[in-house]
Amino acid sequence: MESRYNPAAIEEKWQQIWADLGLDKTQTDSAKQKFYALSMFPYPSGSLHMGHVRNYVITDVIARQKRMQGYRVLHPMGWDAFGLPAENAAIDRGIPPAKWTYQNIVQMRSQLQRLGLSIDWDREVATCSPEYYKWTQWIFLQFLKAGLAYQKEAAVNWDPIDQTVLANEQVDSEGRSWRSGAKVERKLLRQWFLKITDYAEELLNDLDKLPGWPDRVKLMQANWIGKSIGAYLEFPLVDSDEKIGVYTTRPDTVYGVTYVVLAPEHPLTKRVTTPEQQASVEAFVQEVANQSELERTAEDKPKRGIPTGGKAIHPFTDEEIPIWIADYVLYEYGTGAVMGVPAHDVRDFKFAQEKSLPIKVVIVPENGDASTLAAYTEPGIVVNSGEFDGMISTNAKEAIVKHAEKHGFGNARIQYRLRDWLISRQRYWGAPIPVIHCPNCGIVPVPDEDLPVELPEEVEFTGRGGSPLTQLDWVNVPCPTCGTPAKREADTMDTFIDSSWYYLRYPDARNDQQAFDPAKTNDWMPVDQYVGGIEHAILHLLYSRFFTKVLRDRGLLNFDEPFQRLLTQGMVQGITYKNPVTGKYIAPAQVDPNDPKDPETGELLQVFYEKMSKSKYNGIDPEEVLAKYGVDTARMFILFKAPPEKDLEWEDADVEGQFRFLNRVWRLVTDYSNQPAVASQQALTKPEKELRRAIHTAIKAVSEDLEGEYQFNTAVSELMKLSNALADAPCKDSAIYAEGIQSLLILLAPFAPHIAEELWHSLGNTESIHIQPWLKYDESALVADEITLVVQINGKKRGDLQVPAQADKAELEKFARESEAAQRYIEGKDVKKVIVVPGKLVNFVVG
RNA sequence: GCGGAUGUGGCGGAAUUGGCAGACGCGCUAGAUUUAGGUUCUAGUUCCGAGAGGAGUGGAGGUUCAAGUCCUCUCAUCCGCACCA
Repeated sequence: MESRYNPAAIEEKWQQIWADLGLDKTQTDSAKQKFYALSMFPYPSGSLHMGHVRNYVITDVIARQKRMQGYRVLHPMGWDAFGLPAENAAIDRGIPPAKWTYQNIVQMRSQLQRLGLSIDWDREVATCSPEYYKWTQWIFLQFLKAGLAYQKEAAVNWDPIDQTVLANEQVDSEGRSWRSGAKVERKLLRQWFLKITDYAEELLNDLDKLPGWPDRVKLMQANWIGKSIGAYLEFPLVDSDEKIGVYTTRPDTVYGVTYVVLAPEHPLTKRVTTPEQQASVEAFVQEVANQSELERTAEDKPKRGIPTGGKAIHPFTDEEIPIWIADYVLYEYGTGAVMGVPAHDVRDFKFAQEKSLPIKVVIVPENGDASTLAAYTEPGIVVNSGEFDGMISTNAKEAIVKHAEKHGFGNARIQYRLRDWLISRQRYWGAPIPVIHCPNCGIVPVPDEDLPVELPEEVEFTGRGGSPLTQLDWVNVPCPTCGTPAKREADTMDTFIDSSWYYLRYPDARNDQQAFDPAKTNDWMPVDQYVGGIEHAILHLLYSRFFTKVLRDRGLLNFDEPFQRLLTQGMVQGITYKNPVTGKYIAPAQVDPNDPKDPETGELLQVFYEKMSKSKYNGIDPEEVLAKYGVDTARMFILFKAPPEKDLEWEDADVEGQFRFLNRVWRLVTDYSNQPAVASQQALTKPEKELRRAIHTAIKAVSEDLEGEYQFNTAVSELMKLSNALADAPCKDSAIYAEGIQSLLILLAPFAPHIAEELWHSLGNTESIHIQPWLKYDESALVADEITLVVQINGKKRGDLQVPAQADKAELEKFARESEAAQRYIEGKDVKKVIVVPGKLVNFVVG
């Protein structure tokens, strides 16, 4: 053993020994309580960044401590391996996507292993492997059988140069494709959808079953689902049997309707347009169709619309009202049509003003007067509304809906903002959608025994002309039902499908008969602690919840929610220098931190912390940090620097500080092991008692910090306090000191596993520290003989004194009253009141 | 616009139920040790003040013997959603 702490000499050594011992293998002893610790699996980009390190170190500490506490722990890892970057590598560099991806996986796996993570690599999954996506496809067919997967025409972002659909996030703020730079068009295409809307209500309600999730995430999901309670009302057309259905949350304002508006895409638009309006309506519809969703929903732009010339009948008043079309009405939401109530809706008000439509007030404030200067959207008294006049508007809602129901032109209705999930991708590197289009039988699912539908490997990538799959003979297959020549679906699935069920696979990752054995998955699930970035607050987490519920309803799972507790870790930020004039980012190496100036122009630079990225030159390569300090220091720094859910500012000086701390621990233990303890006496001396108290305080504090809220930063500070207490202890030859050294190492083990193991063995131990039982604190050791009693006068601290811990209230008051501090302030004054807080303070209230 | 979160030393951050504000670390100051060091050790470090003392948790009020913590108002920053009828 070396006399100096040299991480390079011990880290790889122990990683090898742990692997040989199989310490990280998942235990299956059913007598033990299970604990499933999971980090969101990474996309195999090929290089590990600090965000990954933070994510995986957090779950590793949890997994290691739970194992020491006697749980059987499942702590697996895998790869979210389908996706566009692999295809782009193929297009740009001619490397097949599979090859590129697997190369990256090999590289990233070894980088992860370098972090000393206690991961069971036997359960590794890669979503791009046929052994995995076979079951992704099987699950898709389960959705299809349940009637939850369907095709429909939808307006999507279409890149006319690359000939493919793009996700919203691949279109920039000017409506251009990120790849080709082409202006994205809206195009109606037949696409596959999953019916997530069927589960909207349960996805919303079950958020209440997740007390271990951050409120912020639950709120974001609730907003995304966007439940609203209102009414469906029908407005018959003047010269036809057809009706315009509208959805409104304000049925109480129905008498204020002065027009009806259709979305431009609404199928009734053509029907209601009069011949004289036809040309201008068609032009308007075309204009709106050419706008991207972004342009159309841009903030605060004037509302545009034109009259169709058609008229509808107000179902309550029988008045004729005009039918308009306008771009502020969204076809995707509600019925794609709204009733215009300018007096009581800010948007309708604005539109009516611009278009000079009548404004009819039907609700007035209880004590104020009716104003026509702005929309009045608050509750009030109903007026100008026939039989409903005089009602409180909130009560009128129900009465009006009842009236509509009774007369057959409306009913109460609940509406969600959530839309069905478009999963088709005209891309190669994803799981093929396992259906066959037969001219006779229509859509035929690929039979289970023919799964997986494998991606063909001999493919040329040009980046043009859409998915290469459509051009291969691969698409030509006989129909499984009737044998007629038919065509495979050439679209692949959104990669979010792959990641919506991977956590179900880990409990049974090598099963080649089923996606998972329900007994095993039900045993390990739900995930006890899930850790990942906030960017998945909606996407991945909502989809996974949806998948869990569907598979439960298919009889495959016996739980409602996949992730019991969720920790959303903050970003890792690097120091960033920016020239405020040129807008250029400057690499820190070129800047003097004490005098941050642009090396070229000499201008004073802005200095701030921002998420690490190549373009800002503010990234820190994990490999460099590990080479310089070792992984234990990196782990300690990351855990100590900030609470896990907050952003972390990377600061070299603080990394250095953690390195110093581990060095101090190293010296503390090596000095001790050179000078072994003598036998202990019966009664503890005062310093021994104090040290023992420090030890058990640390055990308690670290244990509590790892429970529930995961306050790793304060847990590490407790380790430092214990280390300081040991360094300062005057009783280094005592058995208590030996207990302290051992306790420090055991408590340190989940955080800095290598140094803890090395020092543990230097004390003569032969078993791994990582299979030692976690420590329990002794309540009696926490009790101090003496406490510091604070003396306050009128709530201000005026002094303190040592008093026996067991003193009662009367004694405490007596001690305090006799103290020098109290005497000085009380003398000659009238003590009106004395407050005694046992164990804490005595407060004299004087006049 | 709607919804949410956060404001504590030079910096990151601690503070059970209202009970010593600033734990722990970084940085800084002084001293010691070392062949040297960006090593290690010791002492100090919220601000004002020589001191006694005073002020102090974004700001202004309030409740209380006692407020970072509870209440009212307000300001700032960040995040999410955004014509959802």
